[in-house]
Amino acid sequence: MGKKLVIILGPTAVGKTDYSIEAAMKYGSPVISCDSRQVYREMRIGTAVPSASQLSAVKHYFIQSHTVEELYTAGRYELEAIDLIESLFSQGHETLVMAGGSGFYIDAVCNGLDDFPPADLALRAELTERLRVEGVESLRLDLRRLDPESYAAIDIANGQRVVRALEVCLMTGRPFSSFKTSTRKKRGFEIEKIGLTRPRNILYDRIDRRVLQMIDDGLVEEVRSLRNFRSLAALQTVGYKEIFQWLDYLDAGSVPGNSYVDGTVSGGAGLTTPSAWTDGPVTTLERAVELIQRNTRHYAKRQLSWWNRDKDIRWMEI
RNA sequence: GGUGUCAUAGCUCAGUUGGUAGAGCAAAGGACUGAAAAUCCUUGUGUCCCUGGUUCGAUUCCCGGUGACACCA
Repeated sequence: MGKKLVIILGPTAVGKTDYSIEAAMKYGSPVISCDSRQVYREMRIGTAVPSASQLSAVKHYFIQSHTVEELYTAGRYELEAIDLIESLFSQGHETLVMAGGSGFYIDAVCNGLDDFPPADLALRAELTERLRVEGVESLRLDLRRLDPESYAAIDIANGQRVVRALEVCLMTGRPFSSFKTSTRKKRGFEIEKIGLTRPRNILYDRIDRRVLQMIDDGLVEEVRSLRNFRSLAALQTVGYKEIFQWLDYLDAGSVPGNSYVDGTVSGGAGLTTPSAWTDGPVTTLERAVELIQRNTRHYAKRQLSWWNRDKDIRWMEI
């Protein structure tokens, strides 16, 4: 019969892991994870990776499979996931289970990304630095000149978007918009999407409790061990950003006359983390926990907002 | 027990020289084509503690009550 990919999605902390393992066992499938942060092997506690016993119950792919030291992206995931899916189907699987919360990655698998060039990190760093010192205005003017169509279409207040569009224009000599054909790739298998939900207050309660559990499980130590990587994209993550700030505060506290507490120190080098600096100094672990809980709620909301427009998802309350 | 200060949005507070109110945070909604757990945009939320008085009109002024805090006993 036809090959089918069953995708289990839903907001963070809704309970995808348990559900997907059950489904995988039912179909005799492994779980193909679709999570932009659980792919990093150095990040275990803060990304709520499945437990050792869960991982041994069913074979998982894309869990702690890559390192934070290399940039992992949706484009790369599309290639690797499609490769894996095709190879598993050719080995005789009829139904495969994919599970995760990264909407952009799921769409990359279902529809495919257009043929945009991958990031040029040196150029991106240069543009990001320009964004930091000159502000969006300056980059916007460049974009208007090189690609009026994108200038009109993209969210012009979003520095990250403007940098990316400009990056593509500059590295290829072609407008960013010329790559966007919005063609849906035809996949050789059927796709079924199941969205897991819970009432908002219950979801938020689960988030709050899970964050406390992460602290008990040693999140602070995990984050401390990753301080050298803090400017990498992988570490721009809820649960890590906030604890970095707290650790910074503790360090600064031991230095008399430090500039951290009056907010004059800028974020980690390289990538931008503006929102992290609008909440004031993180002076206690308790405050860090509050911020992680809040930022995780915000994240869950963004996930739901992403999936709202996808009419193919069959939603079920668990 | 006495004196004083305060009581306004879910929270912290601003304000109305008397014409029923606004910031931040929380919250809600949205965008998204190789950073996506990222990044960005939008939006409200009210017995202005309760009784009575003065007034055309009181959340605002006055009397009394209740509660919180501070100081004095």
